Amino acid sequence: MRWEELDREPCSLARSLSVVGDRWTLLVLRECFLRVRRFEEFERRLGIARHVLADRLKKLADAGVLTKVPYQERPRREEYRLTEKGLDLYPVMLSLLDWGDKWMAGEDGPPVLRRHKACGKIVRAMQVCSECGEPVGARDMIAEPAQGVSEAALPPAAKAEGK
Amino acid sequence: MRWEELDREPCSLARSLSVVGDRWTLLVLRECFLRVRRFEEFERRLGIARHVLADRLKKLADAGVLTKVPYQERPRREEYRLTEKGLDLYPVMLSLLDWGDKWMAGEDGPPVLRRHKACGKIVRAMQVCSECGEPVGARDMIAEPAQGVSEAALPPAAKAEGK
DNA sequence: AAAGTCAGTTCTATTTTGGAACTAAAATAG
DNA sequence: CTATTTTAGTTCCAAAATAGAACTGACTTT
Repeated sequence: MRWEELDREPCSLARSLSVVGDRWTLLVLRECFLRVRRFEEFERRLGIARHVLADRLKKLADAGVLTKVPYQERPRREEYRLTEKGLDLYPVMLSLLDWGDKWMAGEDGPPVLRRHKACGKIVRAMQVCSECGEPVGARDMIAEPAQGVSEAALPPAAKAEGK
Repeated sequence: MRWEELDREPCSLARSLSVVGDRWTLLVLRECFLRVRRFEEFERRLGIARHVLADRLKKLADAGVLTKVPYQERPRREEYRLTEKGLDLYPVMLSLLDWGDKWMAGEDGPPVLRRHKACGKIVRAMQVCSECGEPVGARDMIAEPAQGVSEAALPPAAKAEGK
């Protein structure tokens, strides 16, 4: 499989990865969630090569995850902001964050914690079923090809369970 | 920033990405969650170059996400299975899946749906606060350096908010 | 007029990936 | 006993992606 074909796979995971699945993109998006918006600031904070940054920002804008918003004319300057599609990636960031907190922290524990504004406590995120509210884990789901999607049309990767 | 230094950043997102943040790893793990365990089957289903697959499996095993379990002697053959650490990546998979369902599906809608065994409905996952159970979104959290972690020790990337 | 700022682009060297062929250790077929 | 097959890799080369540094263009500030 080629990287460029990934967005056409009948698998939502593969399609998501075609946008955020490379080495730098999620780190760029981390900065976006931290309200970083300008080229120079991305570069300074991430230590990313400039042309790689330019490429990633362009791809994220093309994908509709970021928009370029002009913040001054003459010279025209634009900054990058998360769209609704981009903001919707928050659960992805948060689940990676929680996993890192739990499994990659070492002796000192996680370097940064999150406090929930509403309840005031240090928290992690929990995933629950959108319908019944019960916590969901790896073996609580069954995959089902959508209507109109024949089993045969799915690649081996998608046949067995729901991706 | 170099890729190899990523696991030492004081940021749980960066540390998670040092394990799962490359082109192929999450697709390999998708297969693991689909109960694929053997080298040949990973290769066949993913169409990944064999030495890249060998490298990813080794790195995942070194990271403690997969274990090699012998399934026969003479010739000794081993298969790869998710550890607890690996199974804990399910929320990451699920949040990417849900995002892909919502934003990358196109006209036909998502190719595969998930039914919650417990309640029998087609569902997506929702993230809620582990303490108060309220849904949490991008702007509901405040980051806080952990005790003993001085602001100054955090790189710019981690100072502003909790990653 | 000279220097600075911002958002890139261009260049070369190094890494990573894709694709195909090759290897090892045994099992099975004839 | 020899030949073929199976599984799990390794090796090799060409193509693509990345790191690091320098360069460009359109202004602004001193």
